[in-house]
Formats: sequence, structure tokens, C-alpha cells
Amino acid sequence: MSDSAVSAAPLATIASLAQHEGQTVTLRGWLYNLRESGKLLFPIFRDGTGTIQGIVPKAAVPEEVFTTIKNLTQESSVVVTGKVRADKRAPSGFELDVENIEVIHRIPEETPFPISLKEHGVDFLMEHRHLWVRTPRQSAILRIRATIMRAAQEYFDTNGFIRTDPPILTPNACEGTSELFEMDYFDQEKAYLTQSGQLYIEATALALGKVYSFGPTFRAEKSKTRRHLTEFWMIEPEVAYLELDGLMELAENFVSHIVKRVLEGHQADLKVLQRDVAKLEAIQAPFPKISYDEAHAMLEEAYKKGAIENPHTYGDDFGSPDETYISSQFDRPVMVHRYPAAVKAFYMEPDPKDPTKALCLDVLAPEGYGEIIGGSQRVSSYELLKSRIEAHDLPLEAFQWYLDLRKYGSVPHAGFGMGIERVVAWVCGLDHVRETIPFARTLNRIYP
RNA sequence: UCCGCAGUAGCUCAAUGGCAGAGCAUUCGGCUGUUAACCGAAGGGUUGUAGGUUCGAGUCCUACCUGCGGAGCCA
Repeated sequence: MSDSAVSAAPLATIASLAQHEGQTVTLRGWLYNLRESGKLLFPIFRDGTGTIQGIVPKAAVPEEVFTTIKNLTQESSVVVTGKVRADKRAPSGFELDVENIEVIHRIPEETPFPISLKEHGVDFLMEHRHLWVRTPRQSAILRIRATIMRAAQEYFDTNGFIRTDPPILTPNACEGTSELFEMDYFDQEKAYLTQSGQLYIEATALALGKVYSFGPTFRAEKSKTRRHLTEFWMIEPEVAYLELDGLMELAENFVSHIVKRVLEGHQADLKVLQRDVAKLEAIQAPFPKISYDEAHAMLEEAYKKGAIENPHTYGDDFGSPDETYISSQFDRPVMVHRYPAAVKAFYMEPDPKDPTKALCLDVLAPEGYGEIIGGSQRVSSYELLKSRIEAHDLPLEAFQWYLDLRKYGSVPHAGFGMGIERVVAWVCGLDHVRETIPFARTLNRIYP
């Protein structure tokens, strides 16, 4: 096991082994699992890009190499040298004929790696999230998350948007509704963690035309559902002179682009997740668009057929089961627009054709995943906005700067926010958003 | 906050009010094509906490703690 022998072969990653068929390469990673059959060992290695099974016949390697591998423990870190060989029996199509190994850190058997290959409960896994992320499934999700974030930014960056990041510490509620995380801001003041950058990017949109923000947002709501985190990432475009129709077009092109990028780069990961790829391939703009009234009619029909448990009251927002039903009726995301203004935020522009409705949209992901995007055209009239702020009992002083935007060259403008974790959950086919972020923050967990 | 469910070996789970068990993990032994390998053996327990009922409680009752699922709210 000389170091020179180990380092002599060129470095490779497991994901790129197809390019190294027949060559001897060096992999740097960890032991994922070890099976043995007498004088034959089958160590499976992982390196963050994938997994590969090594083959170690006792007769083919020095005694010391065989013994070292035979005594390895799960998740011990190793540098392995071996020859890449195509093999039909291997799930990835390739195997590694191990020639040499260097153990970087061997986990003692008294303290085995806690996460075995067998089934575990949610609480145990979340308690060991720092180790859980090593498993193939979790790694696949995190790689797809990275692509979704990159594709989202790429779409805006290549379409003339300027990224302008709003503050994370804010002086007041953006919408005056959700619960906020509060903290002391030096001596006299309170500060709050942002729940949306929207109001701030309305300001930068009027400066730069097309902008977006991307960062973490915080909600102190005591929600405990598969769709909620207390800390989540949101990407929000805001565009001057954009109206509702244009906003819907932006949303469908944006979402289609993201799904396309995942399909291009993550076939292997989607396979690990056992995702039905055909369902993702159907995600192409344009998306179906229905009004709140039409959605309400669908729900009435569904209730008559017994497809949903409770009737939907006209005028109310849609509940979680309502959204799930509506979205499950389409093979691509459905855009629901023009909700009753009364149930929506104060800053949404009323529909000139029916002022009781707001020029807003929700995008509901298919397969019952529910809302991934919420957005609207914003009130552009100073007087209307001022009266709305007052009607919602919001402190006028705090919104003075926001009102200024309507005082100096106000224009129609619109934007939306997309929750990254919900998109990851949908694209990966997961049943809970806690697996979509490296370290989820939920109502009952802030560790690890 | 409300409704429902659950806490037993490191993990996943059994156990009619009557001796606390299995699989995996760990250790030892066997096996040259295994795919969460398999076969044999060993070690491993204050049954979430505090009370109560009972001859006897993992099991029944009360309170609390922790977690899970759902609702509301939202992305």
C-alpha cells in the first residue's frame, strides 16, 4: 500500500468513470457498503458524484490490501486505485477492479456510522441530518437543488434582469400578516428577519426596469405541514411596466426552463429518486390558466362527485386540499388568477374590469404539489395604496418610503415569488420539503 | 393554536394485564459474482418522565415531555 502506487494513477470522479474505461484511476471518497463472498470482496465506494462497486478477489491483490478492505467499516474515508471495467451486472454499467487502497480515516467498530442501509424514522434521520446528507438519495436531491437554483438565476440573468438583493433585517412586516422572527436592533429598536424582499425590489425595479432577488426568507408561523419551513429560499422577479398577462408568461417560461435544465443534467439522480421522468418532460409552456371563478366551479363539481371532503366557499382563499385537487387535474403547472381582493395582500392591483378581484396569480404544481409561485400586479396609485395600508391597519410611517414609489413616476409593475424548496420537492417527487434543503428549519427543529 | 397518532436494544418494529423478543447494525466463524447479499453464533434493555389502579403494568388510568400526520396560514 505505498503512497506512490496510490497516487500514480490519475484522479477521477465516479460520475466520470465512463470516460476512463480500461484505465487505472484513483478515486477519493468513502466506503458506502461492503459485501463479501468468501475470498471475494465487493466494496461500494462513493465520492459525492455517485457510487461504484469495487471487486477485490483475494488472489488478485496483495494480502495487505485484501485484509485492509475486509476490515473496513461503513463511511471510512479511503483513496482507491483500480481499473475501470464495463460490466453488465453493475447498475451504473461499470465496476472497479481494485488494485490498491489507502485508508484516510477508519471508523472504529465501537462507534459505527449511525445510518445503516436499512429503514430509519424521520426523527432519527433529521437528528443525524449532518450524516444523512451522505446517502445517495439525499445527495441526489441536493445536486438537483443546486441546478434548480442555478437555472432560476440563469433564466433571469440571460433575460435582462439585474439581481438586487433586499435586506434580510427589516424594520417592519412587509405584508403585515405573517408571524415574524423578532430581534433586538441595538438599543431602542426591534428588527425582523425578512419574509419577502418584494417591497424593496419594487423600488429597484423602478430604478433598473427588470430585477430579481434571491435569498433566504423567514416565517415564524407555527405551520407543521409537508410544505412549510421557517427558513426557506425564495427567488423573486419584479418588472416595471409589466402587467398580469406578461407576468403569467414570465412564470411559465421560467418554470419550464428550470425543469428543462434538471432533465438535461440529472437523469442519474432522478433515477436514484425513482422519479417519473415522463411527468417532468410534459412541463412545457404554455401552462393552463384558469380564473378564481373557474377554479371555484371545479371545486363545486369535485365536491358533488365526492372528490373533496369539504365544499369551497366562494370568496374564501383555497385551502390546502383545494389546491391539491385543482393541481391534480392538470399534467403541467396550472395558473390560477384573479382571486378576490379581500383575501389577498394590500399591495395587489384590483382588476379594472371587476375591482373585487385582484390582478394576481398562483402557480400550482401538478401531482398535488400545490402552490410554488405567488405573485401579482402591484397597486400603482398613491391614493389607493395609502387607503389600502390604512384599511389593513398597517403603520403608515413605516410604509412612507414604499408610498414614495407611487409618488415619483409610478408605473404599472408586477412580480412573483417562487419558493425553491417547494419546486425541489415537486421536481424530485418528494413528500416533504424538509429533504430539499441541506439543513431544514422547522417548527420543532433547529438542530443540527 | 386546534384535531388525531406514537414513544420498547444503536436503528426499524413485535410482545391476550402474567418469563422483554425478532430483523438490521456491532463482534466471531463460513461462502469466488454479491446487489439493503446470504448462512451460523455471541454480546446488547431503568419499555419517554412522574404519579396511580392491580397479587402482578411495556400493556389500563392521569398529568407532563418529545416527535409524527393533518388543519389554519403561506412560498
